[in-house]
Amino acid sequence: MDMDLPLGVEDRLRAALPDLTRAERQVATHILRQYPVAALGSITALARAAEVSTPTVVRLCQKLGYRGYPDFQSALRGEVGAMLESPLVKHDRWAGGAPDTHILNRFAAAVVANLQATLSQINHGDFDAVANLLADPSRRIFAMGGRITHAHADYLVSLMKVVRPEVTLLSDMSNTWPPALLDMKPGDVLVAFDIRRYENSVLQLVELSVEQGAEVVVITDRWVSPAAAHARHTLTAHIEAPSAWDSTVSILVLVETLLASVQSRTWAETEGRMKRMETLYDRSRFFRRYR
Amino acid sequence: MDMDLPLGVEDRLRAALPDLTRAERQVATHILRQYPVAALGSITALARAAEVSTPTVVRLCQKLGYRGYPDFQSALRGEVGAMLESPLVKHDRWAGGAPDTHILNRFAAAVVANLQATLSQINHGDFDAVANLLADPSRRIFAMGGRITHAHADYLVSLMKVVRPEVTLLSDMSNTWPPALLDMKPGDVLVAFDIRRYENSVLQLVELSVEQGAEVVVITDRWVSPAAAHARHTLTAHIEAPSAWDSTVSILVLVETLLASVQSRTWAETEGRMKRMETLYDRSRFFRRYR
DNA sequence: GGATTTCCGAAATGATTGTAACAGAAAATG
DNA sequence: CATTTTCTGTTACAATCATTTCGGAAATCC
Repeated sequence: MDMDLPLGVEDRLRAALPDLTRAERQVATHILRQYPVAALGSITALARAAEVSTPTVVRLCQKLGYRGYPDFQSALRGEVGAMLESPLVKHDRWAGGAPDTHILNRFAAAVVANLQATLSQINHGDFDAVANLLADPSRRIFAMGGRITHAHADYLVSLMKVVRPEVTLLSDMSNTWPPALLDMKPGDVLVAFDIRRYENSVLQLVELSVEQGAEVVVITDRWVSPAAAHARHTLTAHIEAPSAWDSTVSILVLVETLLASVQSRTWAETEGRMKRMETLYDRSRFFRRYR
Repeated sequence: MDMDLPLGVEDRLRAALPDLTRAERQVATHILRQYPVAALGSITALARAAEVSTPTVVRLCQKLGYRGYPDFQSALRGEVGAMLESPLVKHDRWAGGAPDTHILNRFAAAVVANLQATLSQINHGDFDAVANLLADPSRRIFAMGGRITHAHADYLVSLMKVVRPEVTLLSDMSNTWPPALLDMKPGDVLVAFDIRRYENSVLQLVELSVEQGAEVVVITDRWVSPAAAHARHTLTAHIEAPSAWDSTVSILVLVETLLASVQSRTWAETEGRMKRMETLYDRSRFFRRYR
């Protein structure tokens, strides 16, 4: 006898799914298909919608560990309540109407919207192609960003260095370019970040790199940097935010997902490398612990 | 005879509020107070909770333009359903539903979950206090990060410099600290980023800064950096991700929201500063446009 | 203050709900 | 193929629900 009490309704439904009979599964999938609205009404409505009889629904509820339909439903209602209280969905209700939600919530809502817009628009093939480029050990990787996106290039490089060798951050000061460009061979990859207001330095570097035969990936906003004209691949992100600036969160998501993607592509070689890196960090940390 | 058909349940409740009788208003406010869960159950439950009789509830529903309680409730359920269709829940859905989704979607789902978890746990008072610290022109701001979070400190500093003067990025190389620490006066602010694996350098700098009398803000993950022990304020973020390492997206959201918050607090002084900054950038860009 | 109107809940009532019991159908087992 | 087991819907019934009715309480108006 195993009891799995502390689970949510949705989880229980999913978990129980394989052990259910045909009609019961019919109900369960119907609920999941339009969760949770489907199960917010009366048992008869649910049964009719799922095209089974009401006792089937009752039996399902009991199989899930509830005492009956009302019990099941009140559990569900509790969760729905919690969902709706959750900061992101939280409507600007509460006395006095809209403008009193905390900026954290407003900002987060914008971020989520951006993310959704970005993802719905990204071409998976393009994305995978970029990941493949970055995962190719025979290519060197260079990255640069503009005034605002410099930090993202930095982030990409710091973490990518853990996964593979030959990753270089190009400063946005153009006097550091020549040595790097000197090293750039055909087939090498430049990842350039450029969001509005687009910067000339990025455009110039991209042009120079293309002349060297590099593959250029441009990560930009949805109004598209002019540098993208020279790029092999372009990833665009939505960056609107309720503030004087833009939000670069979706760009960070792209970067992190690229990292995850590259890392999973090269796991065989990466694993050892990461382990070694960890130990080295550990030892250097130990070394520095003088205090 | 005025008919206001095309309104939402919540709006109708609010709109009708003044024209209601005592008992009816009692019901309406009770529903609004815990909207919409309060009205998802049976009429008796609602009536008891609002401490009125069931006929009162019925009369209220009819006054709002519904045919009765069931009609009212089904309208409400429709809206709840629409609410729950909002972005993040959908993400949850396609993330949990189909295991073969692209890594972009899986990653984004994790990101949204992190965000939600982070926000539900952040103390608004704390957050605002930090924003106030950063907005105070009489304090100098310093920021530093660890191996991974260095980029976030960089980002914070780059953008904060636009909003206000006296913002400095501390490298994680400890030989650059002494001059900065020399400048640090009591009341100055250090923003330190530290996520697992926590780094000794951050801890050390925090300790030194506290000795100098600085106010320390630590931004860390939910397992909390040891540096937080010395901090005046701590903001924690969720960073789990479906990859070999963590996702710092929620940290970036915190940073950007802090920026937006500070910026709106100091808009009066900031506006001119930002304008000047823009023109300077424009002119320098123009200057560099030699090609 | 008396009369009128408005408001509210107790009681009554019909409708609906959720569950238990049962029986036929389907599948599995020998 | 017979038999058992499992599954599912029909029926029946108690419980609850939503609504109408109605009488009295409270407020309002001459």
